[in-house]
Amino acid sequence: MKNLKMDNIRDYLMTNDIKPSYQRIRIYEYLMNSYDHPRVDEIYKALIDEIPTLSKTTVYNTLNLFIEKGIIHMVTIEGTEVRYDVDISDHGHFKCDVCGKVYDFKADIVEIETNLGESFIINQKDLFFRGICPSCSVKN
Amino acid sequence: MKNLKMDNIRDYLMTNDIKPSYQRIRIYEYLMNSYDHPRVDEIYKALIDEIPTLSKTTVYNTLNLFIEKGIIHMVTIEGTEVRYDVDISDHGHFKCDVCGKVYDFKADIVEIETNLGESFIINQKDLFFRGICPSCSVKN
DNA sequence: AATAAATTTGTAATGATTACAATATAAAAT
DNA sequence: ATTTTATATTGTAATCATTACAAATTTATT
Ligand SMILES: [Mn+2]
Ligand SMILES: [Mn+2]
Ligand SMILES: [Zn+2]
Ligand SMILES: [Zn+2]
Repeated sequence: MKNLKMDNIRDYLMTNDIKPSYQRIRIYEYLMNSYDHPRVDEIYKALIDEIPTLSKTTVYNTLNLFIEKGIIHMVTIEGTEVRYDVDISDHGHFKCDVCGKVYDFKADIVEIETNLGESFIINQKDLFFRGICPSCSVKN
Repeated sequence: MKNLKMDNIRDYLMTNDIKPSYQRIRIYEYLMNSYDHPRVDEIYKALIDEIPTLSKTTVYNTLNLFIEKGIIHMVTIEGTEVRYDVDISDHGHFKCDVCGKVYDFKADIVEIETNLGESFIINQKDLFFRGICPSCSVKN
């Protein structure tokens, strides 16, 4: 998505106060190239072949570190399903109830008006839709 | 909230194709009187004193049944935290990062415009905000 | 009252996440 | 270059939430 190359990921992590270890670079790289908001297990399974020593704990540690430093977001649409998103720009998520795929969409989330007073300090806004995606509704 | 009494809960469950057992009535009643979007454990702990034989499995079964029949919603704000909401009208949720309390707020969720084409069938729209609530920001 | 159906319960199994100590790697100091 | 220190990774065990399942109980039907 951001079209960063290996060296640029290294710089990007460093500017965000993250030491660019090999594992961290590869995990960020994977997130960058995956449009489907992967779960921990998918990330682990995708990398274990090329990084045979990789531990699932490292994946968890790294993702939590990335979140803490603000370079990725956690995406929770339903139940206990936790996904990760390297795109931290303002956008919404749609999950198809049939195929389970998660789509990004544009929305003016900032513009949404509420009856929360000004005394509420809002740090994050998330918008989740669910339903049936085009390719699944065609099959039906 | 809806100010339903015991007998009315019984009717309400029946009109939604749910046999009104004692446990189901009490669980729905608890949800109705709790404004804080309780977790499974809170519901169980609140009722176990008055219903000593209550099983946590029954709480799970009942909540899943209620969701299936559409009389409650699951609220997932972050990570693995699953909460339940008896208010199925259109509204958003705000979670305070300090005290953890979940607030309801009004928002025109239906009106939110997106770039999802018309070929997406949208069944549910959820809006989650996070930040610091008034009473916690005062203390700071 | 007897039988069948539905609900509840308790326990075990599963799965995701975290805790923690040991090992390995990288950085700093001598 | 070697030693020391700090940081990161790994593997295993512990924890916690949820589900699966079969037995027991309750409710409905005959
Ligand atoms: Mn996204
Ligand atoms: Mn609510
Ligand atoms: Zn689909
Ligand atoms: Zn608060």
